[in-house]
Amino acid sequence: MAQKPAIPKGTRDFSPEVMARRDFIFDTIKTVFKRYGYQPIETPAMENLSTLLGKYGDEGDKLLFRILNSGDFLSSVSQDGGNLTAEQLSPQISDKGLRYDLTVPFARFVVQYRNELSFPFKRYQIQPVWRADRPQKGRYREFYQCDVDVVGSDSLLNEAELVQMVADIFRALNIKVVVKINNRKILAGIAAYIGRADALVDITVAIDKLDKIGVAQVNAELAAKGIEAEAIDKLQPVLFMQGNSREKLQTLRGLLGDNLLGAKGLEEMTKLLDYIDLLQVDVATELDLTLARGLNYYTGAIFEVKASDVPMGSICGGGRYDDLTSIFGMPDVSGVGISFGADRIYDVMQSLNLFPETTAESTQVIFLNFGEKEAAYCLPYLNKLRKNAVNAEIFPDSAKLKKQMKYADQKGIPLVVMAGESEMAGQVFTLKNMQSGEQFVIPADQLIDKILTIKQG
RNA sequence: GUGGUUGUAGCUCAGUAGGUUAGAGCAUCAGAUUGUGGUUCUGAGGGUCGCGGGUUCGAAUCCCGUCUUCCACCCCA
Repeated sequence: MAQKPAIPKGTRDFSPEVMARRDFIFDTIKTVFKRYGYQPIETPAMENLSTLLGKYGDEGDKLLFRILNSGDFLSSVSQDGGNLTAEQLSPQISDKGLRYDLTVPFARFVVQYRNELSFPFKRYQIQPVWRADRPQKGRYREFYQCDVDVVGSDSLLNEAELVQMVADIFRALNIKVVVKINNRKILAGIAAYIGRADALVDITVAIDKLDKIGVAQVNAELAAKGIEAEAIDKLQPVLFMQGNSREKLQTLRGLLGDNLLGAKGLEEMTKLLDYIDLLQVDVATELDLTLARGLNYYTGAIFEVKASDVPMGSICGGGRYDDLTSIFGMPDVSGVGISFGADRIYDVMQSLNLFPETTAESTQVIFLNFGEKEAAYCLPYLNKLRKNAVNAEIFPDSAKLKKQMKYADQKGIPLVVMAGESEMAGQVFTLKNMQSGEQFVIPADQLIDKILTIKQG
């Protein structure tokens, strides 16, 4: 064979069967988003690199797909200095990149259209994002995020509402989940408490791995990052903290009470839990002090959702960001949002067999094609069916009946209508039920009604 | 980016002491059944064994490189 056609690493094609299931997920998510008053927007697949760079940390910058400038992109490269490194060359030949998430483009959008939006602005956005990561299970280079964000409101009611939407969506999808919640201010308070407020990132990254590598290794990593033994000792009560969310908060009050930021974080967390109780949100929530989340821009609450019954990275994550729009010149606008990973949700549902049978909504009736005249006899009825909201088609070629029947069978079409010479002569149709195999002769003028009756029954 | 793993027909996979023409199941197509699918039977098409180089009289099989797959790390949806 010649060379096989292929698609880039970490990308996928979606067949009609897969799309039916994907749409089921998207439709469920959209329905809930709308129910809470969020409106859709879309932004371009590519953004200026100046919009994207520096928003996700060094690691994120590395994972950005960059788009080569058009035309003779080498002509503007400065030749002095001889050989350039990739880092030096890249900004000279590329000024656009594929979006890495939907939150940063959204912040850009808000700043750009600030005068046309009324705040608080609640939007949702369902589009693919790209990361030049190395693919593995549940990790793709192109995948869909379903973001909901509200900007222009500090209220913790928004956080509570996000958790409520998480609960609604995963209940509708029949996935058991745990919502892990933490607060960056609490983490900052902990860092200050052990006397290393400056090392917040190193500390959070290390304790993020607690349940994966254990206390000993976490402590080793902290030491490797230059955290003093005394500070690590002080951290141990935090790492070993037991109890439910409320009890943990109580313990933390004793430890962090003096720290202004930490106390604020505890207060926010308490209020959020209160709201969640008042709204009677029906989902397992858990204050998880080891939850850090990498994206640099979070400043308050942070969320992560994991499926209870499947080992898989988080299927949903987000948090509050106070300064994201200020990077684009619009300070003092706080936002909070959460992102559903449609592809991972798909993988979870697939491995748990959670997709309903009926998701493949396709053709309901097909007319077989016996020839030119016979097809002409069928066409008016085909049209009437469609006018009556019945998904219907006619086989376009007068192929062998065996082939046409097989087509109907494989496409899962439940009703087949046949009209050959004898049916035409008698002004009737033969209607076949593909599930039972039964078939009846029906007067032509009753065909539509009969099919509509079957469809309802 | 680091370490490991994988690649044979459209799909799932057999096939090593290197040795004639590389196999099976499923799928496809044709026929049995020229107005009837899902079961059955018969037959057919389809592979430069991921790609490139090397060792050898001879390579799907051994060596090197490269791409791809999957996994772990990093990070993350």
